[in-house]
Amino acid sequence: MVSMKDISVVCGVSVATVSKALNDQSDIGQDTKKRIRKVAEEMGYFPNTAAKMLKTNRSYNIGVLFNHEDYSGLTHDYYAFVLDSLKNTVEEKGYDITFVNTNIRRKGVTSYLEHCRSRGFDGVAIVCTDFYSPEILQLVRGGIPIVTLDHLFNNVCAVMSNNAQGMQDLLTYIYEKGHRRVAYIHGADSAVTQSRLSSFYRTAAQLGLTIPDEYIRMSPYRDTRGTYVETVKLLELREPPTCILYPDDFSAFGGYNAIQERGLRIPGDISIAGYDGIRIARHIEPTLTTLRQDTQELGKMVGEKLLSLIEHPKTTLVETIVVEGHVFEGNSVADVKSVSEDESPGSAKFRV
Amino acid sequence: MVSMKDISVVCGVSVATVSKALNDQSDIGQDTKKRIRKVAEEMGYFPNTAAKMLKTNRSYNIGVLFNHEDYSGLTHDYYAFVLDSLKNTVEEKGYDITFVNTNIRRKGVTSYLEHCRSRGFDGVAIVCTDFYSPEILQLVRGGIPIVTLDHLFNNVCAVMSNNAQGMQDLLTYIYEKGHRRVAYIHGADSAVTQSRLSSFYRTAAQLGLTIPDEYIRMSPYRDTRGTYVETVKLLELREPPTCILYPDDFSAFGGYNAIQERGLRIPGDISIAGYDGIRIARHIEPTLTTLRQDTQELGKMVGEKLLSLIEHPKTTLVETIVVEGHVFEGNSVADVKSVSEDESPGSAKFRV
DNA sequence: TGAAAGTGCGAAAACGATTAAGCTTCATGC
DNA sequence: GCATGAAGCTTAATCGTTTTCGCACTTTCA
Repeated sequence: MVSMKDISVVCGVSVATVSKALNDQSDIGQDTKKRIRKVAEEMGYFPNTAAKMLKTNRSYNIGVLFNHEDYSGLTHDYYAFVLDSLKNTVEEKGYDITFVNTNIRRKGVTSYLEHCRSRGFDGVAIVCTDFYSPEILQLVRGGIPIVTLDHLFNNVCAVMSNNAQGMQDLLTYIYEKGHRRVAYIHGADSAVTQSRLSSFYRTAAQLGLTIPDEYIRMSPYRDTRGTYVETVKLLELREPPTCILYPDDFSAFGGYNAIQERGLRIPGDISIAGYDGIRIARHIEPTLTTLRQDTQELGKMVGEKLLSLIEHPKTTLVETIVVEGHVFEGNSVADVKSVSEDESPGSAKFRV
Repeated sequence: MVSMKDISVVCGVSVATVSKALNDQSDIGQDTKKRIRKVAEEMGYFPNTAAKMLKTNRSYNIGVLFNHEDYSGLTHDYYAFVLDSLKNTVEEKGYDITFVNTNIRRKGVTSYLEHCRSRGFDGVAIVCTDFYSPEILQLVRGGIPIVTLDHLFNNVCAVMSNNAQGMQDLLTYIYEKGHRRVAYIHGADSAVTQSRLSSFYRTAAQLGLTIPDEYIRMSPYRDTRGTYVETVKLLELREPPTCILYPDDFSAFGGYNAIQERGLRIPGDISIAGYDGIRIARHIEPTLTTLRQDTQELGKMVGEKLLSLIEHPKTTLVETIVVEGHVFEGNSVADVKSVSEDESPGSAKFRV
């Protein structure tokens, strides 16, 4: 590896001068700079990140915390797309991305926070984890610039997908398609679930929909078995819904299976909608109507906020950035507007 | 940040002693070691990675090259699972993972190789990229320990999913189910495609199958539109196949759509099979019969080989590790064994 | 003309660790 | 009594940068 020292002897100047020339400091003459740069180029010089880090306390490296319990994490379309966008955003600005080690086996390092400090991350994006673990709290309070995704800590920047608005838009869309009996199989309890569910109730009330208790059911996220079972229960009700909302797109396929298995058609006999906007769901007929979260924007916002926090700590607002999703109109929600309101929409064709 | 120096003054010893005590060197007394360790613990000491790197030329950090053109990369089930497994494998051994920056904007750094050297990666896993780019070649020849996935370079360790065997197993399985007219829509040209396709031909010959030219078609990977079109063409043949193989699971859904749209049933009227074993395909009825690649093992092998290359460069064999997949038996391939051979299987129920 | 200001560069300390070599001290063997 | 060796610790150099301060020289301007 060629170092600044090597360049300095070739150019007949000091290493200090080389450093300044390469960093475009103002107290070096133009011609000297040119010469040094040229030689550096020719000799194939590139900076030693470790030395630079040691001296400047800047790593141009940001940590990403990505836990993957329950088949989530990297292999989840939502997080994968967010990470991809985040990666592109920060790389454009000269930063690299390192995973925060979640299987720590490095001597002397015993927590996320220590790992991050040890690696000298300039900032950390907490994308996907158990936000209630004490270790996360320690990390968040550790003094490193932090941005969280879809979770709110006091005094910490967060980027949130607008779940309340999203659910409102989705339900409103379905309502406008003429549906009046809408069931919602929601995911396991979490902040995200809370906001979607309460928005569902609120929006339903605003629209004048009455939602029987048995229309609200629970099934874990990304669990097709659970949604299958719950869908069957919904279909067997005396007054089944005309449209079912699922925890997410993936789990919606559990409902899809239950419905098809009974010889019912989507959306002819019953409508369904997901949440997320995963890619595959746009490629299977009937394409799934869903609330597509703007993963591109989410990742970009996490990255930009984090870099801003790193580069302008004083002037960067600690705030929550809300990113809107939008209804993706697939073929899974029938238009039943033509049916008169007292005759329950969709029910005519409905057979269990 | 508390440094070794801080510990040394508290303990009344030199920094050298602290370093050796913490690194468990043999020339430090047991009681001194104990005392130093205790103080280090109490003071919340953790090592400064940059300083350590600078001195030792070891980063305990491995680079992962992950290009994501064409919606591939991170957001592809196959690569995401491999990466996940790789991550777990190396983290267990105390290594971290950093993405090789593919949108380089760091001053002085102009190529993958320079980026890797600048960051001091102990090794690099090339998982997903355009293997024919000159920059990759430069990286591969750059002297850093390298392991590639699904691509062979001379004198470079590689981990390969056994595409030839996989295709043979899959086609044999289909044959044993009684199918004699099997079409294959293969992916765009690549090493992987080559080996699958030639294995398809070879296996067909061994089984005594005659494959008409019009049964072999091309459609890009992960492109449902292309497979849709090709599937339609196959269905419209005078003698349509009884089973269609697709480039991959994702694109198989294009065929799925074409088939369902024509009112045909899978597998009642026609059978299909994918390749990869993506998760969602196991959750949609009819579940897709496919060759499931062992992403867990692939990632693990890449990690283990790379670490071995790093830690025992002299004694580690430069080799190609082949990882077997296995047929995942879904519901998309019909058993047509009962049908006599001269009466073309499946054709009885076939209507276009 | 001489002081002040500006320009261009170098010396040296520092960042936090590792490690070869050297120095004491003490027990051992002959 | 003395070389020998081991044990335990220190000294000091080093990794490749950055950055403060200072020095020498030139220009400007009263």
